[in-house]
Amino acid sequence: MGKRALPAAMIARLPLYLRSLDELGQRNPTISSVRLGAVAGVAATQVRKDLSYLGSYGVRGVGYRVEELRERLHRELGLTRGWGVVVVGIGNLGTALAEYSGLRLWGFRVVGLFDVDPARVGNKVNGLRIKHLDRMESVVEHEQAEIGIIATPAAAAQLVVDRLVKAGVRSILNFAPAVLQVPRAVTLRRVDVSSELQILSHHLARAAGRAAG
Amino acid sequence: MGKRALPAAMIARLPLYLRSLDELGQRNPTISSVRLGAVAGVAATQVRKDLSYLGSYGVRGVGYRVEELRERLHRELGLTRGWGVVVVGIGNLGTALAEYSGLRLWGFRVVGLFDVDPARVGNKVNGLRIKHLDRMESVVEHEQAEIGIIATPAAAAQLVVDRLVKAGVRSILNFAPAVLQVPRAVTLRRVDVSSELQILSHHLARAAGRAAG
DNA sequence: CGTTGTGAAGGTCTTCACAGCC
DNA sequence: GGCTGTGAAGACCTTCACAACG
Repeated sequence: MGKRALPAAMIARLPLYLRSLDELGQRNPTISSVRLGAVAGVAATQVRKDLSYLGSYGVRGVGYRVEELRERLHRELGLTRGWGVVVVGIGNLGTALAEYSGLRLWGFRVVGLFDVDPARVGNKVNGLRIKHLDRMESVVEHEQAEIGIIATPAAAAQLVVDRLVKAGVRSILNFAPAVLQVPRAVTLRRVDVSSELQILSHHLARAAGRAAG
Repeated sequence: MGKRALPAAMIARLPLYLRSLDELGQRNPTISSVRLGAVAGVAATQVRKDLSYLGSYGVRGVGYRVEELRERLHRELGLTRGWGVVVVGIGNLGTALAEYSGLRLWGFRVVGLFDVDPARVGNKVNGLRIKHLDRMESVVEHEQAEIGIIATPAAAAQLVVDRLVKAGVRSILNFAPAVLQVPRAVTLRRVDVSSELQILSHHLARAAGRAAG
């Protein structure tokens, strides 16, 4: 019978809770919503509502059992699966991502690095050789990669996405400053540095305007 | 006579509209909400509502005049001010950000790069010498930097933020996987790669679960 | 007694439907 | 006729208030 869909905003907070548990370490076997919220930067009632969607994992008068909660969050976020990740575009950004220790920490396997620049192809990053983009499809298939990270220039991004999708990748994280199209069955998320800076700029301008009268 | 506050969600879309106008170039002097929405990946009625907050810049039966709209978006986003930006933590990510051409394109001035690693201090990135973090405060003051970008490890992030704020920076973009505290007058935004990947992982796990029954 | 879990209220954001205008 | 601008409706998200319970 249909599980009701989980709110997207709540899913986006689960990684914060998980990270907070890790930061707090093993000192206490339980944690209250107030404390978890303080560390995660989320209101305590929000924490409780979010966790209640995962089922009743708290104990009234006591709090949440840390180990149980950690496990539940891992499961909900699918971190037990060891998803395969490929990175396309190995400039400074792609290199930073390929070397990002968080990937391994959360159980992701980086199984392919791709570029089209002959000066980069063949180099090793984090123990993995950069391959030409032409070999992307065969690696995705062979290594069962499910996640693709786009760190190419904007002009190349849509082409790369189309190829990733065709090769079987079903989740894509886009760092290129471009709006990309994907089929409905594919999840696309965007990290848009340019937009973020412009939003900061807007706030600065507003504050300045307010101060000036 | 207070200006009503603009919806945050709408502000976050303005950079997309601006980018879309640039992508479309000078071919047409006007653009309809349908077309702009298609390029920006936003519903046409959403485009109209968003732009209506900026005042009546459209012409019924015709569309929006591209040049006028571009200028209005620039103004609202404060891109005419040439804000000074400093980057702290010049690893691969910090280097990528320091070299990001989008910064100059939108009128930001990168005025300082800082690190604590002696192996990095003194090196040049994008024509700018990396300085030791100790000199951050004096550069922020001297160059009037208003925006700080954190690309340090998580453990150092709160310390760096505190120093940036004390030095006078009022907008901060945090790439470190940490929840940071700032005074209310400071705008803090977060780019959280680790969370994004975990959200993608969740969607993969859900899809797999659904397929399996 | 302290803390969770949750219906209800309140707020924000998006979509709809259509009036208004060129 | 075609397109913008906008009040109203609807969806989504957060906060509140308090019942439930170990």
